[in-house]
Amino acid sequence: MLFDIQPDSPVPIYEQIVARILFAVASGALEPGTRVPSVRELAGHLVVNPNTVARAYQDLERQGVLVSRRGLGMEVSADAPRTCRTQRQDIVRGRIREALREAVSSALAPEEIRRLVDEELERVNGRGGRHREK
Amino acid sequence: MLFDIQPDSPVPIYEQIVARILFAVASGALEPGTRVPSVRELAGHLVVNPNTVARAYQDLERQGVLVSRRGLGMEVSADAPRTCRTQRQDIVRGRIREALREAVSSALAPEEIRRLVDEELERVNGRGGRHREK
Amino acid sequence: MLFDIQPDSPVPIYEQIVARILFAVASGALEPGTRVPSVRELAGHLVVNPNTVARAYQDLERQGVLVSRRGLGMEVSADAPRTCRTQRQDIVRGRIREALREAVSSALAPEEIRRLVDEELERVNGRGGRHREK
Amino acid sequence: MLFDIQPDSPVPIYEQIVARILFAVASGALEPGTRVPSVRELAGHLVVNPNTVARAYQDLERQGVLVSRRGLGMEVSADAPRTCRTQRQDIVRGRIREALREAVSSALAPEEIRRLVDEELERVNGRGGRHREK
DNA sequence: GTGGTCTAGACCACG
DNA sequence: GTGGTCTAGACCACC
Repeated sequence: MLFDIQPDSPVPIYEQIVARILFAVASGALEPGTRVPSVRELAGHLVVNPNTVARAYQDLERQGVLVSRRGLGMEVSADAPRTCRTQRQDIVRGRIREALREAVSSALAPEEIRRLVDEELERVNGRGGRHREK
Repeated sequence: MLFDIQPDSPVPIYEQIVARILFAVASGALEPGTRVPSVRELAGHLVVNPNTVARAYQDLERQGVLVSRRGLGMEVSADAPRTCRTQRQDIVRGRIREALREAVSSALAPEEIRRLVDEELERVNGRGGRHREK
Repeated sequence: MLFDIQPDSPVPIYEQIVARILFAVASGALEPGTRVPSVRELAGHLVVNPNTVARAYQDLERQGVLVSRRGLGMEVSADAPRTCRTQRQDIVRGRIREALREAVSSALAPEEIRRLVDEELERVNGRGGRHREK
Repeated sequence: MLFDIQPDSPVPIYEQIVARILFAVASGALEPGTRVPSVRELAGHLVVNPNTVARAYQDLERQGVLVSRRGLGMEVSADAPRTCRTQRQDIVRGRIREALREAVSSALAPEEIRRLVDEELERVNGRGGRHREK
């Protein structure tokens, strides 16, 4: 459960935290019943203000991903994995869709867009070529 | 030179305007020497605050895409097409890269990412699909 | 749209603000499209920290009651009345249910509970006796 | 003297314990001179932190409901029943008053409030309903 | 120890 | 002018 954030990113720190935990739950790295680091602990680790972490945790609680155990901290809720998996896919798909929509609106040729996508896919995904899945 | 903007999009209105003009130049729809609408005119057409259009024009002027002809408004600069074409590709590639980077950081399986990308590619642009060349 | 809050209540200030606005929308006092006071303005009026008002507004935005018009402030959303009316009833009913559940768990006689409820109903509701609705 | 508490309720666990014991005394289920379970015993039974039970007992001792018999634990005081009966009514009435006050402040129509109250009264305690005396 | 709320004051992006 | 984010530091209730 250790990760770090990019303080200079345009995306707010608390959203970065939300996404990290959401993804961790979706991937199974964080299981239901697991306690997340305390607000102060995580804030110390990330070198951010505790309020920022608290806000992220509150968001996750409102989404039903975390539940607060009074006086004991917060833990991953029972049905968080289901929620998070669908959310994760929605988020990722949404970003991809946005990027492609902009590509189309730029009047780039479809083949050109496809080329850019493929280049970036291979770049980000090592040898993950289309027909050579391990 | 007619387009519209989405006031409820997360991307700032002035950036939407910048991108639209930049793309129009890159695609050849706006040629060097062409005068762009006045700030007031475009603001009226888009139903946005004139300050917003002004800021977009400022940005474009700083980038060298527009040049102001004193007393006459602004027009597309001579070497705008070259600038805009490379910019366009950079912008589009950047957005795609970001989206894919997030996909990877979400711990989605590479095949799953590939699947999402393909779905969205076909969705946004049927003819460009790999498996359905018209 | 003027109201005040009770700083010494056990219920958090930002929740009081949320409830006030939610109730105002439910009752029709605040109609869709109406702009709510700016964060700073309301904070000044209530003599609380702007952050506190901002938090209330964010909650309302997340609930879909308010929508943010960039640079212009926040206004009541189109379908807020529907949302708020059902929410209002849920909230009020929930509180009543809780109170009565506790009454039952106290092993007070049912007639006694009924008596208490009637006393308080008339107290809070003037001459609003059961069979004498004006 | 067996009861259980709801760890996820908004009302603090120690208050739940206090109320339960207070109600038990008021209803005659716990008589003066009766020994209450030890802190550890009750904590074990309720699966809560012993500190929480201790705090509840402290509160009850301060109210004069329990008295500590040194070395023997705590027992119900001689005049606890009288105290508890009036307290019980005050507590219950207070909660009802609060709920109704909120209902009024929500600008719900008086008839509507009356309807909600009646529905919940019958729900929680069928025989006590005004229109359906068994 | 835990989270929850509030204040004060700062900086930023947007219109 | 608007809201959004972040920091710093305080106090509280609960376990």
